[in-house]
Amino acid sequence: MPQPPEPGRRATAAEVARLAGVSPAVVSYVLNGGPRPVAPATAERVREAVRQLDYRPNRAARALRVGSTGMVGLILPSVTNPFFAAFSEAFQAAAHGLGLAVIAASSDAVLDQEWQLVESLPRHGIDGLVVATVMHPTDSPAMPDPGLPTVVVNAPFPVPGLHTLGPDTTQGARLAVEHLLTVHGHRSVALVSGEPGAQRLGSRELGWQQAITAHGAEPGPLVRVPFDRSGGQAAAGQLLALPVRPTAVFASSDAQAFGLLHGLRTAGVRVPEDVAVVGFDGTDDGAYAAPPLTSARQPVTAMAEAAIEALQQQTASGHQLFALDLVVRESCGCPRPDR
Amino acid sequence: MPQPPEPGRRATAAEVARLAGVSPAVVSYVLNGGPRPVAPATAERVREAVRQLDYRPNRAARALRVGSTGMVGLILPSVTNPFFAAFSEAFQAAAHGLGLAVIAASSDAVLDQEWQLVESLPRHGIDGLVVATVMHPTDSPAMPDPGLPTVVVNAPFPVPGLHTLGPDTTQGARLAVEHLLTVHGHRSVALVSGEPGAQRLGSRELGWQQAITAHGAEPGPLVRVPFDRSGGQAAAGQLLALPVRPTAVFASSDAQAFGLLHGLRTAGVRVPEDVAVVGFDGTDDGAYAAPPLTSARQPVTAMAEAAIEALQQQTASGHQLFALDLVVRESCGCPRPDR
DNA sequence: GTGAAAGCGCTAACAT
DNA sequence: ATGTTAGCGCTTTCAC
Repeated sequence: MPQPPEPGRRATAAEVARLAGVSPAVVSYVLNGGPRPVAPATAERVREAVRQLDYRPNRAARALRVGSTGMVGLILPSVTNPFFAAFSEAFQAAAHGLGLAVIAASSDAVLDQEWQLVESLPRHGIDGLVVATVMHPTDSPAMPDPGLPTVVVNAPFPVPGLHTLGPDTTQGARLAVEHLLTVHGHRSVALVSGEPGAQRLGSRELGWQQAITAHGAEPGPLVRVPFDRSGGQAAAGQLLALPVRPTAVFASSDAQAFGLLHGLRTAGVRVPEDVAVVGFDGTDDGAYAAPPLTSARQPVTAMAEAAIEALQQQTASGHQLFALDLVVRESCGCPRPDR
Repeated sequence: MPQPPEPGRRATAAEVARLAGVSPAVVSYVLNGGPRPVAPATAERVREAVRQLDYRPNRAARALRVGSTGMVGLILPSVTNPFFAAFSEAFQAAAHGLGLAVIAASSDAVLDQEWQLVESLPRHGIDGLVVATVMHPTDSPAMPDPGLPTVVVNAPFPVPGLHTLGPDTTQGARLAVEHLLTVHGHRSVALVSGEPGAQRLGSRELGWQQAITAHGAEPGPLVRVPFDRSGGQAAAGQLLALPVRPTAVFASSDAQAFGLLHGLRTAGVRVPEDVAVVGFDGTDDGAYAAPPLTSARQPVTAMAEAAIEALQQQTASGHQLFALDLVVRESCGCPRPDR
């Protein structure tokens, strides 16, 4: 087993060079495949010395010299939300494929914490920053390091000066609501929205409204609750307390839908018989819900890949929207597929 | 708004020094609170210059000089598993509280990938590494950087030369199974285990067996499936195909329990009436399962905190076990709590 | 209380 | 094809 001469201390490139009988420059050339050619025999001697000393380049030194660290930052509201968990996995995979490490941090869905992270992560010398913001259109955006490639995901609206990218929430919401209207014949659908403080209609709300009007249906009640499961559970309570209960409801996130399903079930309301529900995110978790959740699915992998790509291209700004498709399961009233 | 003279370029300590009319050394003294005292007036001038130039220290340079980066690595099987998601959150919070950033990576529950990460993460110059291993007792442990503080979580068995820490799985399993036996009077309980290739009994299996024998009950069937939801779903199929179906089953992880619940429900088997189930992890997700999942709960926060602590103390090796408690919900047959 | 200066380990001109 | 060398930006000992 390869061992550094002095245990506990890492070997340096200079030591490798000495052992291989070459200059430090050559060691660098070999390890980085350039910028100058090296004779095959020499290269092999170097590699052997590397093995012998168990040499690992010091990234800090490299970063200092070269100005880039090979690390990207990722700020998510909470990895406890199945959608963000999936995004995190997809992003890591994509980053990893490019040899990038990811520094991850949770904002807890609190804007202040998000700001603080946007401020602090870059101090670690990352090459780029991806943030799934919890910003509402009315909030002022956290300003990232100028000169640091930054992309905001989950942003249905463009932010000036930043590359933004996210699901086409309006289209996704429309898709979900239309399914309820057209294939299941509901005359009205309630909306569980995720923007407690909002004044105007958010983009999911817009899609909901578009579908409703396009099909000559009635808008159902609209409740605004947090984006997580407990929010959905609260929504169930509110909806059930209404004088006339909705027959169908669209939830703005799968997490909300799970809470909603739970609240409904606890109250003895049957889904989809008494009320149909459709979610938004299309997470795999939905397959295990009771009943399995029909949901508008975000193209997680494509979005994650687009995010790192945008980082690399240094594309100062831009706005990319991703279309959703509907994953049809049973909570909408569709029959269980045969097997 | 503070702005560096040349946009796009970060100010350096030297520039701050010049603007403040001091030497770079003093800038360092002020920013790091030492090691030498600085006159209050001077310190204020420096801080003002920092503000004016929007100066942020270059971590890479600092790391190179000081030998530590303020970053720790975290390797988890998959953040898609609710337990690991919770652990990730707790760990981030703990690390953040100490001013540490965390580089996170997923091993996908594949040992080879775990090894690869154990190999690659340290190249980014982390100060410590925490890995939730997917290792079985028979596997040879991935050898982390010698000299890099490393703690293995989720390891019920000690690994020589490493600090390990994890749930007392035997106790937890015993707790869960005993509940089924004593409060619900089952005469036998099946076990859904998470070690497909295992030859001998794992530690959860040991706890299961202990509870069974301690109470003069019969061991039920034992099925070995992956630790995730699809594994649990597969287990449902296997259990249901048995000539005599179990009346109670203990699943080794909440994720498995969710899959199990789903499989059972799909097959028209009622929980807890036809079969009772108890999980292991005690995640919050369990509260939203149908029915709400009774589960042995790991003290996630305590474990996460212990993990960074162990990292810092450079405690070369040791082994810490954490006791679980039972979070009683409905899947075991207990009544829904009044509200 | 403050300044000068020597590196930390690496890379990439530039020389040979 | 290989060697010499000058820094990258920061911290800290040592002098003043």
